[in-house]
Amino acid sequence: MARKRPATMADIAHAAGVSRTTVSFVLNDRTDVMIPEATRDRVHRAAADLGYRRNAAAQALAKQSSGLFGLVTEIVTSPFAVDIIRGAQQHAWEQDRFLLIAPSEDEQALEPAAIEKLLEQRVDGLILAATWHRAIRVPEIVKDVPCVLVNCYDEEGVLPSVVPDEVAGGRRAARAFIEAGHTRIGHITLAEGIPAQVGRLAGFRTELAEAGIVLDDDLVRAGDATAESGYTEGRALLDRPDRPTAIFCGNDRIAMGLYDAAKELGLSIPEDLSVVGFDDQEILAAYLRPGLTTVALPFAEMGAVGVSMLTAMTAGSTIDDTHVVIDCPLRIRSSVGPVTP
Amino acid sequence: MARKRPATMADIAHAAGVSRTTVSFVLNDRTDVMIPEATRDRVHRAAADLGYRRNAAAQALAKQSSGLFGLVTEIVTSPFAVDIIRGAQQHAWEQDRFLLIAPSEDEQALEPAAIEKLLEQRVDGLILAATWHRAIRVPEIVKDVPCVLVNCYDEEGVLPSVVPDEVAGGRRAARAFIEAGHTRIGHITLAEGIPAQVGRLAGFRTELAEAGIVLDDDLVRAGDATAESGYTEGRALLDRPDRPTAIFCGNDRIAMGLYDAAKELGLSIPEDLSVVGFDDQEILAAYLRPGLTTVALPFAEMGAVGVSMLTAMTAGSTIDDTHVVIDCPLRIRSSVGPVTP
DNA sequence: CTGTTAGCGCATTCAA
DNA sequence: TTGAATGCGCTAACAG
Repeated sequence: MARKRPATMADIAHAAGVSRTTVSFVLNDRTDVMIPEATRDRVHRAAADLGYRRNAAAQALAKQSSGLFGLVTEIVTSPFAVDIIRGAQQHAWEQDRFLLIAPSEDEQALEPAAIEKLLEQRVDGLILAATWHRAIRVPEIVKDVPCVLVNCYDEEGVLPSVVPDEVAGGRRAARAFIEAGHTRIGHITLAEGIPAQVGRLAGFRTELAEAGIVLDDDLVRAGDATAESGYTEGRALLDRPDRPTAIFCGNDRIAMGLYDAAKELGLSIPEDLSVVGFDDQEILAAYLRPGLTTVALPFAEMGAVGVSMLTAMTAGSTIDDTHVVIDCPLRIRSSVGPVTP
Repeated sequence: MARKRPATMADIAHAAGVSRTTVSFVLNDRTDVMIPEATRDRVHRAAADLGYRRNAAAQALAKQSSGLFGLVTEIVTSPFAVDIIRGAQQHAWEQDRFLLIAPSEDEQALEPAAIEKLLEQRVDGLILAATWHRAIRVPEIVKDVPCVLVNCYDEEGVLPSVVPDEVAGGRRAARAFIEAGHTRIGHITLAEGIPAQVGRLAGFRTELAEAGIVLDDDLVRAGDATAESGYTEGRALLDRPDRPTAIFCGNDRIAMGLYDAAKELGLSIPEDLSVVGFDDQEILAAYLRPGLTTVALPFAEMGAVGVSMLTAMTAGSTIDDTHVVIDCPLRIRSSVGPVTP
């Protein structure tokens, strides 16, 4: 039978014949105060007997700290958000913290209203996470609490952030082609001007250049992050008499479209065409035939790192690296092969 | 500049020249007390001026209710968990509630320790969610709080639950084949004895029988929920001289393996072979070529319904349907075609 | 209609 | 070492 009124520390104190202070001390394992083993035992036993359970609300109120972190992200609209959540959640859990998730839908403002709700819950810190790398406008109210940006950044660069290393990722893609001996290389872009596109292409181009390969501008086609554009621009590239032997796609969905284009032309991957994608999108990249070699966007890791940074900040320790850049490893599968004459 | 000490209701009372009670009443929009418009305005204005923000911890303590729901699920290990989370989260948010997520890894016991932490947070209710439909052993402690089971059930049937209608799902799959004129039909199972397998096959078989078609036991092969088994058992089925013209797969991954088997034999889908899967697994089903017609497992909806039930329970209203069964709709894509002689 | 008062459960300062 | 007292911010009886 469940007790009508949950046991409190006062109840324990009464049962164990000590004061509430003592109970608080032993239950919180405070080492700065010496309490006889016997007393501790009595308290613990009484707590167990009464089925005592700490009241987080009371503790939060007294301590002025909830032990909660808030995470605002595009949970409903983006398949990538779940990975951020997973990483952050797991890390938070390991440090005995709960994560409060607030949905964001507005790409610009990240929902001040949602943040306000989080603040009402007195979260100890806030993570603002985007699902595509970009600059965001941070609402004024976040000034009231420690805050870190994940997969995004504020234009002023005042808030700590963790973002993927797009440039290094682009380099990795290039390296895969270089090592396979490709020189005639194409690229289908993601979108104009966004950090992901700019960074990836810059890294890609630089790495190629350092290997003595110049990326022919004619072989750079403007996609729009969809599979359709991958197909269309892929056809444009592959229909050329001097078609490239390798194509770097702005993301995995573009690569998927490119696969279709190649298949339609009777070109097989990787014999006739090598492909590298970006994102390592769950399921997609691994399940394409052949498996897509792609640069991973480590969302879970970014989420986890965000929590780490927040923990450090709330603990008062000063962060050394306030702008963390996360490595994007190459996931090697089967879509890159040696160039065949 | 952020105030050092956040404003409290007492501050507002002081500033507006009223009592704390009055402030509490107007800020909570209590309609059962009549307060002059003028007073309300003064209070609201003072609150705005002071940048007042409700303290959820204090409110929870005083009201003995946190406004939080707990969700324990296999967030780290299962790709399906995110859909439950998404559905539950979205629904909870709409009712001004936060969801506290606790990870579960133990398939049997659902982590009493995790539940204990949730209970310390004084969640108003608990959702225990599984990612594959099964019976679970519910820890004793959940007796202390309203609780609903999602995609699982307790053997005693005492706790409210929401589960998918596997049988009706199986019927839907059969119907798709029947309507396309198939009579020689195979099945690759998911696993022995689990509710999903039992229900799906029972529904499938029944629907066929009602159409005058008997499911040949020789064409029912034991898979194990993996793509590999889909390939292996698919080969076993398709290598027969009297191979089936349609195969119902226990899940989408099996269907994926079956696609490979068919491709290898030069059989094209749906011309030479019709396929129906189960799960409508994100990305996978839609991205297979051709798109996989499959029975959807509506995780998000189950999560949302779970929250609804919990809300009703915590509100004191008695639930009419304590064991909700969710419909599994057929997602029609391109893997089922008419039987070709 | 509004103010007074008394908790809610816990942490913590200060005495003893 | 332990206990008494106080405050955290808010809600809800109960008066006025």
